[in-house]
Amino acid sequence: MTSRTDQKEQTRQHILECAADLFRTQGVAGTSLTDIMTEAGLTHGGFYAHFKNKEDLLAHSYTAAMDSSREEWFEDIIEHEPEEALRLLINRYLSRDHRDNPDEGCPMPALLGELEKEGLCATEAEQALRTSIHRAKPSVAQARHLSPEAADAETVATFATMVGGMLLARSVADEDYSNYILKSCRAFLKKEIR
Amino acid sequence: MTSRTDQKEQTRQHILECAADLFRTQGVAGTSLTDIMTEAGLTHGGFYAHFKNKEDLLAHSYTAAMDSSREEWFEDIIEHEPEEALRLLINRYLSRDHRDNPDEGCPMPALLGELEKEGLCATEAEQALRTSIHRAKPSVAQARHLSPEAADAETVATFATMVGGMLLARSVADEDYSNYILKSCRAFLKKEIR
DNA sequence: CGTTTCATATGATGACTATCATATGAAATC
DNA sequence: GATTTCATATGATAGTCATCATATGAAACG
Repeated sequence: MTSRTDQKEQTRQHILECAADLFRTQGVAGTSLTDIMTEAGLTHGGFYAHFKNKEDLLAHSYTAAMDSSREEWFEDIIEHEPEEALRLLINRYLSRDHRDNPDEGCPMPALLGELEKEGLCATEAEQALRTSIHRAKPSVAQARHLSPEAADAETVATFATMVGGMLLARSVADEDYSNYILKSCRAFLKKEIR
Repeated sequence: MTSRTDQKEQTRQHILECAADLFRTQGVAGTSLTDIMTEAGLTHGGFYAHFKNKEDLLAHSYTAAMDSSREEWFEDIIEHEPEEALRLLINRYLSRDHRDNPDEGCPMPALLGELEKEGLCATEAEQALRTSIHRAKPSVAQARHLSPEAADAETVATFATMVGGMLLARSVADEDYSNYILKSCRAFLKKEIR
């Protein structure tokens, strides 16, 4: 019985990952359940053995994507000194590579716009954001020599700039201008503009 | 013949406005052409007398919304001294009022996420962004005593923070936390964190 | 005042999609 | 090895939507 249960759990995780990828690339409304199941190498009918409905899948896949994404971002960053850690985070988040690969990138710029309509996953989105901010806060506090409260506010605003910068960079047709947007936001966050 | 032509142009503008409102509130995919025409007090069939298709409507309504939105933001702001003008822009953009009324607010946080999928309106989005940045730049340059190039980069990043901050504030379930996000971004942009 | 024009309305059509009922076939259990 | 279980597949249904063909009725025009 274990093997079959394991198999099902594995399939569930696989669906979750495929969904997160497709949602980030094509949008939630632009991705059908059939798209997702096909991408997972399955057929559409089996979907409801794993999830209650599309919204249920969305909530789980958003959280899962935020978790694994956060894991990646902070995995090796924590090893560095605070100043370097913050610099690395900013450079990587606002990179061309991140811009060009939304399917494996941060879910926030890719999905928040759609989630907020109709209050979809508002609780999941909030919890995931809070966790990410909590994770980045120590580096910000030390790198900038800030009190805990000030560091929290600064971290929130830093995230806003990174998410907004990525959104703008992705929405622009001209690649040079898109690169310029990324560069400007990096310089701004690294306080290099004067 | 004039009266009828005028009438049609007026109807077209009205459809454009209704579409922009609904797109910003419910999203592009979440709004049907019937929704829009009904909101405009018309029936669905007449739509194609005014626009080629939904994408055509989207492009026009996004640009129109950006234009009128920009007009509102900068209308009375320009009258003030640069420092005060910038402060006003930040306070108004990152306000609860703006957060709670996306239908008459800036189209960027509301729509860019959906537009970037499939490269919809990438050219229109870029042009509108460039125009807005160009409009805000003088205030930033003077308020911050920056060279033209530095002012441009600073303006781009300021927009990123405002757009990202609004996106985050709107995506969060708890109103207190949402308020806190807005407040943090305002303080950050006004360089009040230390 | 009759005729034409055309802005808008009515009424299809075909495609797509979420969801559900039921079938199948391989693994697990006896 | 026969039977049961259940993960996944097949097939159906109902609803929605973009798009288009055609109708209507009022204003413009002669």
